[in-house]
Amino acid sequence: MTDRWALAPAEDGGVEIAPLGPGGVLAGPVLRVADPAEAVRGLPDVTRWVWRSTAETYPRLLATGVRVERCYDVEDAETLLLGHEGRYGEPRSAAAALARLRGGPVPPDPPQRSAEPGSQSPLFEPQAAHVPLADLVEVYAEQQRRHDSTAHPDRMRLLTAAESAGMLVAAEMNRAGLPWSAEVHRRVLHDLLGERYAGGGEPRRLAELADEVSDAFGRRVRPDLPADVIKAFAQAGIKVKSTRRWEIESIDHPAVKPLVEYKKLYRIWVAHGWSWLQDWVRDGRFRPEFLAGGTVTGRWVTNGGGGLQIPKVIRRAVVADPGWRLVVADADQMEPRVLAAISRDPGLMEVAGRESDLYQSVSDRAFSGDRAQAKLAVLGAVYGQTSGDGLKNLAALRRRFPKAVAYVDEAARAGEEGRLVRTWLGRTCPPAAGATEDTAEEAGIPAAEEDSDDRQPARSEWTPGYASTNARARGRFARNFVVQGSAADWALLLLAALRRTCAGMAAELVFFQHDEVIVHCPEEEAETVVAAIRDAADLAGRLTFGQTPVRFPFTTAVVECYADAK
DNA sequence: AGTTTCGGCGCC
DNA sequence: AAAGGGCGCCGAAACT
Repeated sequence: MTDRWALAPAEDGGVEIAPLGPGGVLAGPVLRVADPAEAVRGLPDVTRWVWRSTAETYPRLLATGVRVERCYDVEDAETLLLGHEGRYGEPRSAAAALARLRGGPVPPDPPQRSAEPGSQSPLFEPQAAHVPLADLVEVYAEQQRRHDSTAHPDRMRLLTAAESAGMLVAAEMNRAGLPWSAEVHRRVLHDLLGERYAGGGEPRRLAELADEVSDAFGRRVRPDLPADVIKAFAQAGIKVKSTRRWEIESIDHPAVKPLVEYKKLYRIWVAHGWSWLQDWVRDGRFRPEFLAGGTVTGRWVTNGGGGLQIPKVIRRAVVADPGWRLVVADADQMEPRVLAAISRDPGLMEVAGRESDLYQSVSDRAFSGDRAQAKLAVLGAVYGQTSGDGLKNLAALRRRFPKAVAYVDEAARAGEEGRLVRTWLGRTCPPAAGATEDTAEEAGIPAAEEDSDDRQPARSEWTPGYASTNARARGRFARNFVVQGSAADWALLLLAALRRTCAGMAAELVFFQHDEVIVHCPEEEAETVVAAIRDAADLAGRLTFGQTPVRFPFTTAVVECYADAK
């Protein structure tokens, strides 16, 4: 009996399981059982289940009330390992990995499933090629060896384990759902937008604002059509090349105020209005379908419902069940703290070793107390700001925190030159040169092309606001990647630790947004959860970055309504 | 008629 | 004041 077992569907609809030994190879006979829940229930001492895909397997376990302690997601690990090996874009399915191992033709990955309101997953899962358990184990064992060939095997093993844990968390969050009051949501919509008119047209407030805009221009103008608005401004003698808010807000014209207000409310109406409520909220829960590691940087995405873009005003509708609370926890200045941890800059580590406001400390040291300037400088360094006050501020930052700035500068240089860039744990941002242009662009990576000022963008530019060369864009991307991605590494460890604590309680993780987590729990568990978050943050910091003075404090709030946090 | 891209803005 | 990273979503516009 070992504590690590593999699980794979059998061709006839049953399930095969088998114990694994050192090196990840089979350590006993392959057993057949009727369904995965039975298998897991029957082996309570197993601490890690190795399977092809968490998204495929785990929801069915959860549906029968079965949770697992840990898992290893072979296809997710394959993606991370391929990335680390500079083979980003190669098919990542277990079937493809097996084919590469055996030297056969490599099948392409099945197409991505599209979002469908209210769909409860596995029904729509694209049919992946069946991989028998013995073959899956072969892939797994080979992956264990591939970990050893990475730059930092321990970190890479931590990364694949952490992301597998993240996938368990995501599946559990998807099952739990975010407590959502449709009644409060409707009240907020009515307060902001007014009555709805029959026929599904604009609500009252939007219609009024559209009238105000039209009156100001002296003719009928549709405020939701940028082309129409640009033309209307032109006729009023004002040249504007877009209708972005920061551009039109500075214009002195009576249409500006109602126009800006219209755009704000229009956004709420179309993205989080009545039809969103209809589509995405069922039985008092919003289920945004979290997908761990959905982006190249490792940040999560949600598949449908705009789950990570809930507008502040709409958060009023997130309400705990009676007698329960929401523990809302927000990491304080996560990105600069991560930069301190990965760059080992002595000054920044010292500042990040305190729990107090990091931007204030930075500004005390380098910006004579101007916190806003300090924050701008730090974010400018992380994002690769190219103009404005950012450059001046960057110089001050560089003087005080040279290693920190050098770290992101080096990442940017590597990106520009098409070299590999990795997060602290080893998630790899592919150089476009390592893949074909098509696959790179599909993956959201700017294609490797020589700089040339007279070159026109081929078609759709990788980022909006084409303003510099592709190499520079790749540099900014890589610069940000090491920080944002390492922060995502850390966040996975945080979630895994927090999940373990919550496992013994009624508390459930219900929301996660980059550096913010919400736990839904009975009131009497709230203080325990608050402490658990603090402990999890400490543990995640130690596990992820090793010995470091950097602290990762959270601001936590115990509330009945999300909008009341912070 | 169906699919892809664009513009704009929500979140971090 | 201005424009640098990552996403998803929507309707309209631009295509096949």
